[in-house]
Amino acid sequence: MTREERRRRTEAAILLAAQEQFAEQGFERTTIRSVAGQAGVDPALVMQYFGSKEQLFGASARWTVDHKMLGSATREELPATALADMFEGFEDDVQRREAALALLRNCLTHPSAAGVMRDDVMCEAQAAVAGTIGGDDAELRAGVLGACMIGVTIARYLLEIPALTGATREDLERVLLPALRQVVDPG
Amino acid sequence: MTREERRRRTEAAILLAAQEQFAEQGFERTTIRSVAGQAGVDPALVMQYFGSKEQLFGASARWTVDHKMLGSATREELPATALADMFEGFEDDVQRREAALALLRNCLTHPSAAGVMRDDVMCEAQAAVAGTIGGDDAELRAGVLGACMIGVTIARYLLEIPALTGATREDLERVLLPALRQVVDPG
DNA sequence: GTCTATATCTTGATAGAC
DNA sequence: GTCTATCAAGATATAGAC
Repeated sequence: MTREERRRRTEAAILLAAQEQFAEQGFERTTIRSVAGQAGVDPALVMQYFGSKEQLFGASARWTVDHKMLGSATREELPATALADMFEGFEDDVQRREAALALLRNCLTHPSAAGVMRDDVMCEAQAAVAGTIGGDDAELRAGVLGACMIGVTIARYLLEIPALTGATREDLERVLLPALRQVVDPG
Repeated sequence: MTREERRRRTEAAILLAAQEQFAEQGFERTTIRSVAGQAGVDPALVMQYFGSKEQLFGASARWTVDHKMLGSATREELPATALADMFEGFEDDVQRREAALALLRNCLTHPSAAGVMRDDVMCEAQAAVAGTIGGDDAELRAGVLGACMIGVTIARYLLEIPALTGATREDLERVLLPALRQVVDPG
C-alpha cells in the first residue's frame, strides 16, 4: 500500500467517524477529540486533514437530491418518486445515509446546515417539481410536498416515532401516497 | 410593588429572554450570560432562580397539545383541527409560541427535548386521534398525520421555506386539508 | 439579596519535538 | 509526517464580599 493510499484510507476513516457522530449527536456535541478517537487517529491529524471543525462538518453533511428522477417524473409519479428518493437516501447506501442524517440532524441549529437544507435541498427539490405540478399553487404545492416528506423523514429516522419506525415501505406507500397525490393534483 | 412581585417580574423577564434565545439560536449557542444580558440582570441571578442551564431550558421549552380539542374532533374534523392547533400554537400567543419554538428548535439535537417531543407531543397527539381514525392502520395514520404537521411547521416557522412562509392560512387549508383527509380516511 | 470575582472544565487550534 | 504538550478562549457553576 502506497503512502497516498494510506493517507486516503485515514481520511476516509476520519470522515466516516465524523459523519456518524454529527448524525447521531449533532454538531456541538461531537468534538474533534471524539472523532479522532473513533477513527483511531490523533486529534491533530483531523485538523491537518480538514482544517477546522466547520470544514469537517461541511465535508460530512451532504444531501443529494435526485433532480433527474424528480424532474422527469409525471405528476402522477411524483409522490412515489419522492418517497423512493427518501428510501434511497436513508436506507440503501450507508455513506449517503450518514451524510444526509448529519445534515438533517443539524439543520435546525447549525447556521450553514440550515442554509444548505433550505436552499440546496428544499428549494431545489421544489423547483424541480413545481413545473410538472402546474397551476397557480404550483410552488406552494411543491413546498408542501417537500415539507411532508421532511416531516415523515424526521419522525422516522431522527425522532424515531414508533408508529413510523415500525412501518414498512409498503405501509408508508399505502398511507402516504394517496395523500401526496391530493397535494400535487387537487383535481 | 412588593418584593415578591419584583421577584416574579424578574423571573418572568429571564424566562422570556431564555425562550427567545433557545428558540432562535438553539440550546448550545445560548449562554447564561447572553440570557442575563437580554433580561438586564446579573448572570448569577439566572443560576439562583433556575438552578442550571438545563433546568432553565426545561422551564423554557414547552409544547401544549390541545388533547381535548383533538380528542373530541370527528374524523372529518381532524385535519382542520390539527391545522388550527398549529396556528394557535405558533401565531396567536407569544408566550406559547416561543415555548413551542424553543422545544422544536432543539428536538433534533438536545436529548431531553427529543424525548419530550417524541413522548409528550407526537405520541400523545397520536394516541389522542388514533381512536377516532380507527381501522388496522389507525396508529400509523395518526403518526403520519403528526409527521406531516411537524414537517409543515418546521418548514414554515424554522427553516422558513419561502413557499411556506408566504402562504396564508387559507392557502394552507386549501392545499393541505384534502391531503390530510386522505391520511385519516382512506375510504 | 445581589453581584464581583474566580474556580474548574472543555473546547478548537497551534507549535515544536521526534 | 505524526504526535506530545500546550495555548487561548469561553463555558457553567460557585463562593464570598457588600
